[in-house]
Amino acid sequence: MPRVKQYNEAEVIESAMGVFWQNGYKSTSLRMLSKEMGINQFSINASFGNKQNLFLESLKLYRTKLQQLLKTFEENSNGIESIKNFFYAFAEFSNQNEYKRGCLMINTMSEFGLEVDKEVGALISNYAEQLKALFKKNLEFNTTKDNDTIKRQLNYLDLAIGGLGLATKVKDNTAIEDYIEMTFNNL
Amino acid sequence: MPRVKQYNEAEVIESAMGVFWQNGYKSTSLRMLSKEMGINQFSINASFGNKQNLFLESLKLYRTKLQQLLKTFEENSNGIESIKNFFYAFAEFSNQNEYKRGCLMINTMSEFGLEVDKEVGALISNYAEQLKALFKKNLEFNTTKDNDTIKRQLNYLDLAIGGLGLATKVKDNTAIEDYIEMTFNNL
DNA sequence: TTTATTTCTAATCAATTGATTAGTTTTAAG
DNA sequence: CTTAAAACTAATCAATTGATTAGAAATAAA
Repeated sequence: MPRVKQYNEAEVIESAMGVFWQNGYKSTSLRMLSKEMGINQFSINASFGNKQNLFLESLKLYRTKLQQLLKTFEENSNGIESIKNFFYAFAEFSNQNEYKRGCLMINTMSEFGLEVDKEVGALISNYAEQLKALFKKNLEFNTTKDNDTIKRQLNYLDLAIGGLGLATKVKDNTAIEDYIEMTFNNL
Repeated sequence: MPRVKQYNEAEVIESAMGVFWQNGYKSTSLRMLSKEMGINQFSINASFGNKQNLFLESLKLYRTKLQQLLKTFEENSNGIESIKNFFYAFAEFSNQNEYKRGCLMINTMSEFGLEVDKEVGALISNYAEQLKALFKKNLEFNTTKDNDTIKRQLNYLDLAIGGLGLATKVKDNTAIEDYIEMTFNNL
């Protein structure tokens, strides 16, 4: 009996993700979202509840996209060079757009710091842990390093990928390439 | 004949800088500023014009503080180890507060990306160039490297200090120390 | 066709924003 | 003292925010 939805939720979330990616959470208004998603504020509320939850759903979608990079990374885990390949893939993914939007995850970390919403923080932490596990696996590939070395190199890679995410928002491709190359001179 | 100001502009700017540092530009309201600065919105307007200009003045103050780190860096420029010392000093400066506020410059870069206000962008660029010049001086100290190596190492350090600024907002001190140590294993 | 149910449109809500104003108080020169 | 100029207080402005509402439109089951 009911009237049927005239939009696809997966499609409009894709649009919302793009707006948040480009502008951040606070600078994105529901009216901007409404316009870009092609539905009005009532429909946003009906499908996603509120702005915060729409942001969370956008982050989830973003994560599924990053998950594809992680999948490739996992399937091609042959040591340091594989980590480096992931760094390049990550940089390319962050640069896919005509605009310099950086990485939505890193942008969100920077915007909220430690005072991030609980669910958002959990999503980011979960992703970060998954990534670190892959770093660890590849750091240990075909070599024997003591635990302290592994731990230090893990922290190094963890902070380096964060720096790379920030860099894709404000630096040019040459600087980014130099950075990645130099980063892996160490390992 | 006129009534005299009941506040010191240098002091209230110090307060304003702290609020912007902790919350970013957009999340800081004039009412928050008014409260922390101890003067009302009219006085903010009288002394600084508007929010944007108060932010610019706060950034200028922040820069004068960083300038002291640069001075020490410049006076102690004996090669790679001096760069490393600056990294530690920078991390310590960013961590001086009970809160994790990161670096106001890096925070601002992340908040606005390439669409930053012209004057704010010029201030940040100017600082970045000054810092890079010191990096270069120390990279070249007592060694002969080809121009391409210098250029790559400069980009590496430039992005690494950005990553460090981000890290001081969200990572613990151990991770930061590991990061700095590992960064300089390369050079 | 009828009808119950859901979606959609467009307007509006209170709260907050940056900014400004009218009116009062203070101050130092004359 | 008197007084002109500046600073102060407190209120208010229009614009924007996230969120909600009332009523119209659409749809599929009966």
